Amino acid sequence: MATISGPNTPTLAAQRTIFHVDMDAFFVSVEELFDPALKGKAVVVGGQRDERGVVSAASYEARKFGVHSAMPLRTAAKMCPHAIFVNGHPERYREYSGKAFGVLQHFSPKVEMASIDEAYLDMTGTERLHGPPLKAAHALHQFMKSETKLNCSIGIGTSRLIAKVCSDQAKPNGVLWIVPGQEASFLAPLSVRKIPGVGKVMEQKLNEIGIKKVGDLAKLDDVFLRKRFGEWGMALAGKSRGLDAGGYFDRDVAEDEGPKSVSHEHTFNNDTQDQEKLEAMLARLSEMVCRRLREHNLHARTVQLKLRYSDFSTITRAHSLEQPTQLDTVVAATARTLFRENWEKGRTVRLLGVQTSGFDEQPLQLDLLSQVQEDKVSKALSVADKMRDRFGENAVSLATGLKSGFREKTHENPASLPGKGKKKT
DNA sequence: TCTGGGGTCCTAGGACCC
DNA sequence: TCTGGGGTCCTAGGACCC
Repeated sequence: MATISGPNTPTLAAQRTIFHVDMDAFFVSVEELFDPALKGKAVVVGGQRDERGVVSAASYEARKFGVHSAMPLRTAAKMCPHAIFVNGHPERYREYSGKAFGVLQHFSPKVEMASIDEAYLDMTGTERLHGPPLKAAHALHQFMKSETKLNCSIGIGTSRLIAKVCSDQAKPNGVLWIVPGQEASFLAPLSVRKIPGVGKVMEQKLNEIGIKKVGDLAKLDDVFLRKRFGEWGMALAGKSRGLDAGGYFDRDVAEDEGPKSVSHEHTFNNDTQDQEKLEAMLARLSEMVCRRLREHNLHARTVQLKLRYSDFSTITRAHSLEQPTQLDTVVAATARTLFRENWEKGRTVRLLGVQTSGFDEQPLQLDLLSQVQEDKVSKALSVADKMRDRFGENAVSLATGLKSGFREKTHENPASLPGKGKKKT
């Protein structure tokens, strides 16, 4: 292996080889598999041109016109009027993400999906099996294409951070390896914005003091950086010099710790101040959240309400429970109380959200009877979840004591059913 | 340009305890 | 009694990522 060691090379006992694999224009590419007519066209995934929402992904053709993800759909439509707008299909993306994961597992036992379309692989010590990094990367590239029909880009380095920045530089459909020891000189000419974790705000702050490139950052004094940007700023400077500085980007690959929060939120098609409608939405969001808690067998201690008004001002209000729960009724009641305590009555609401966190072991109850009862309720809800999977959302209606009042209310007033109310008979 | 939905991590202040 | 310091939990907000 051509190893060039400079003075900055960290003397670590074990030099790691990390791959970062990133699927190219993932959502768009998957949509093209289902509709080949989209190939080569300007495609925007995320919703229709006149809808409230933002771009999830844009094809390279659409990007030429300035369209990019997170841009409002209506803006994208103005910039690129001939673009084809398609709704996202999360199930399809999950399916293909799973396929990609399967491919990656052929190359290393340590695979960590960092999001739906990117993964880290610890390739340390796989040389005998897969050959040197570039050879392994090209094999991976080909295997990914033949198994999923999708392109990916691969970055290779001695840390997660380097690998991640590399895969971005390699796009589209490329491979880039930064030889150990060359980390600092690779990063130096790049804009600070290229560092994951440096967004609009941090970039602006750095620019204000004349820092534009990663190399500029490397020259700064640690004490100054710490004062100005905190612990993270210091770590960042370390990285800009090619050092392993701790934090997220240096933890081991595939240390799966499970989710830390589970949430659902909804932006209304039309802002509303109708209390019944708002509380019905809270109940529905709570149900969706609890359903996922049950799927993952999680019990949450903290329930958080998110409330966004028409002027986009947003508040969050949280409450921690005595006992962790996964019951719809408990989460919904907590969310509703928070809502009633904090909503400025009459003010028009744009978005509501329910988040749970503080996952804990199943509550130990002194009272055996109520423990048994709660287990029964949880089980009944799980069965109901499965029935809904098979027969649709409206297939099951549990005894009202177990549920929030949502369904009855919506029966009385079907008009209050929010957006997704497709009734299957 | 009128701004989704699902997350993670960090900061900072106050409560409370030792 | 005029007053320390560390640890942890809770809450609110915000930056950032895909």
